[in-house]
Amino acid sequence: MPELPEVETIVTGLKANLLGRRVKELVFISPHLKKKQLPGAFRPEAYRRRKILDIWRRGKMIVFRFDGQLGLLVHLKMTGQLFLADPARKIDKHTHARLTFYGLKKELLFRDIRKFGFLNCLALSQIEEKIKTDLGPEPFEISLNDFRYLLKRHGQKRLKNWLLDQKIIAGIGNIYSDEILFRARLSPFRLAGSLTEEQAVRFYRAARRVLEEAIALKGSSISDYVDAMGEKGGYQRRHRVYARDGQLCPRCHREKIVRQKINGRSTFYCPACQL
DNA sequence: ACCTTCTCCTGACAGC
DNA sequence: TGCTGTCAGGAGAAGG
Repeated sequence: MPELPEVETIVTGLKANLLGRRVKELVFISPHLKKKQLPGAFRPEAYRRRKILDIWRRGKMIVFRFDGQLGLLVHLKMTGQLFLADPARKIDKHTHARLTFYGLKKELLFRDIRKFGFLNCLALSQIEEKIKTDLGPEPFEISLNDFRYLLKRHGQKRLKNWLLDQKIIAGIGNIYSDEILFRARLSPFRLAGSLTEEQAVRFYRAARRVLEEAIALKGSSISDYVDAMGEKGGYQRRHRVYARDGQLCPRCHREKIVRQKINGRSTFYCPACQL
């Protein structure tokens, strides 16, 4: 579900409510979360009385920093949700973890229908190491020059796969890759190394603009996504190609939006104006 | 290095 | 109503 704009929105909400809070208790409700812990993981009890000093996003991951160099790494994958709920809310079978705090009525719930997501209890140093090996630069931090370098370096990859590869650029998923390529007027099948200078600049700017606009509208809610307060986003109303196959291209009006699998992922594009 | 396919898991929806 | 197949925002593994 959540790509960069959705995770960014969640983190903004979490920070507003949780910075400086001290943990009462972290509870794993479902046993599968325990199985996903990495070697060297802390037990949930280690989080008692720890204070949240910072929360941030890296790619599609959420990182919590507690005192004592303790960290928490969360990935929501397809259907994960991390939101503050009233304690009176019933815990359904898809709710897998709960975090409670001193002096806060709401509790933080981790819910995930498909159970692809994880919540890893690690030292902050372990999290930083994992991020360093698993993720490429952030779309908002990379320079145009570095962006161009990465296009050449992975020049044999199709643009669609290039955007989806978290080791090249972190945070972009299936929705935003299609929206970015549409905005940049580039075909998802183009090889990354084949872009002209002008196209590379357009591509770089399109990525930033699409992600910025999506953040401004608090992300896209297709089915499961909600922010930290349990609210839906609004960017799905602005999607120009994603899930719009069969509709006339909103830009050139010459062809219908086509849906085609690339790398096992449905890809939507206009065959007339994305070249 | 890159591609495709399969895999983890649950639920929604289309077609019969 | 109920079956079967397909699809879904992610991403790692395996094989070509």
